[in-house]
Amino acid sequence: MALEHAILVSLLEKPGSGYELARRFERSIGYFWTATHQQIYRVLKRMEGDGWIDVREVPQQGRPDKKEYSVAALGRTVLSRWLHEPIEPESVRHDLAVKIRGAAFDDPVALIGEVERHQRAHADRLTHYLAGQLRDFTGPDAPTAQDAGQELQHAVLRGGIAYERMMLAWLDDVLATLHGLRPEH
Amino acid sequence: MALEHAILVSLLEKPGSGYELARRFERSIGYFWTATHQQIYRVLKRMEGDGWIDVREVPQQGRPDKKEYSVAALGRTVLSRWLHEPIEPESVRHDLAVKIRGAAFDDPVALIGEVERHQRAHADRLTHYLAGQLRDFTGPDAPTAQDAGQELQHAVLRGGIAYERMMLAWLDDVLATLHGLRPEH
DNA sequence: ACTAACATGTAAGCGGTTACATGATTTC
DNA sequence: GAAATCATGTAACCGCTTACATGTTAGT
Repeated sequence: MALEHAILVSLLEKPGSGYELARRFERSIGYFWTATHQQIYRVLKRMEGDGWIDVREVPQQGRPDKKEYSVAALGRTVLSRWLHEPIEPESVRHDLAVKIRGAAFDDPVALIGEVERHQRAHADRLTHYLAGQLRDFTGPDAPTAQDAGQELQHAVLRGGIAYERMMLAWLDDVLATLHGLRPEH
Repeated sequence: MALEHAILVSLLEKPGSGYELARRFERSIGYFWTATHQQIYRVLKRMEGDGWIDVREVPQQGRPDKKEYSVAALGRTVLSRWLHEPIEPESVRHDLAVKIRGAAFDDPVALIGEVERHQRAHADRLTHYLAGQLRDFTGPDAPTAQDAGQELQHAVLRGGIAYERMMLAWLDDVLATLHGLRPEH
């Protein structure tokens, strides 16, 4: 499990509330890890109880008060230990691949629309990533000298971009295969 | 959830026992979906209770008897319905990406070995996929005329190959980034 | 008036992992 | 004699999803 670790990394990059973390998990951190706000609040409470993170009540005007979390010394230790222990390459789960193989026993042509839908979703994500890259790393407003943190964030983002490009190309391949199928007789 | 559907597809491709399914989930089906034998046995029992699949006790010599499952009419209906309903593009979870971003707050150089380990794992998988492709689809012993099922299986396998190649290239990129980091002073 | 954004939670359920358990046969 | 393969399960746990719940402020 790496949700705690993802939260630790995100809080090290910038302290914030559960709500803010949930928003980050829809954006940058969410490129490679997802979590709902319910899950985040629960884990934050446990992490606080275990002394991994500190809380600070922040009164706000015009908005509900929030709890700002930051990484405690113990949290840094936990993260460091995790970084130094090997993890297994994660197992993949592609619903769409199951569908594609299943299509052989149904109507393959009916799957074309679904594949195109997925392709649009991946194209949207790619556009989103590329905009982020331009804004934060390669654009005119990006910081000229980048520290290790930014270099590594950029490397992860390049991974997301490579993934989406790969998916788009593969889904093209799948569509060509679906179109090329001739009904048996 | 798609484990039931993955099992239906696999049983349509070829009926088999829970044990055999578990083995397939380590090979071909496992390219895009994983499941342990415990999970498979439990789901098979439920699917049988719901009338999605049929069982046949097969006595064997020199081996324990096995239960051979095959897809029932209801199972085909369930699969067909699922194939026709849209699913959301799955959310990604990459532990390694969390580690890479986390490395900025620890020792980035210490991560090099871990990244290389993952790269070897992906290289192994790629080799495995390519061997499977040669054996089943593009080699001299592969069937010349391929039906829809084989065409689609091949398309999924090409996806696995594209994924592993993408990962290898990206991990090269990550390694170059890690090596390029100069300690601040 | 309504919607969106801000902010934090509880409760039920379930899919999946990990550990434990058994027993035969084949191969080294 | 030990290990690997074949074959099927139970039990405990837990991470995560889905649904439900509440309340404020800002903008249209």
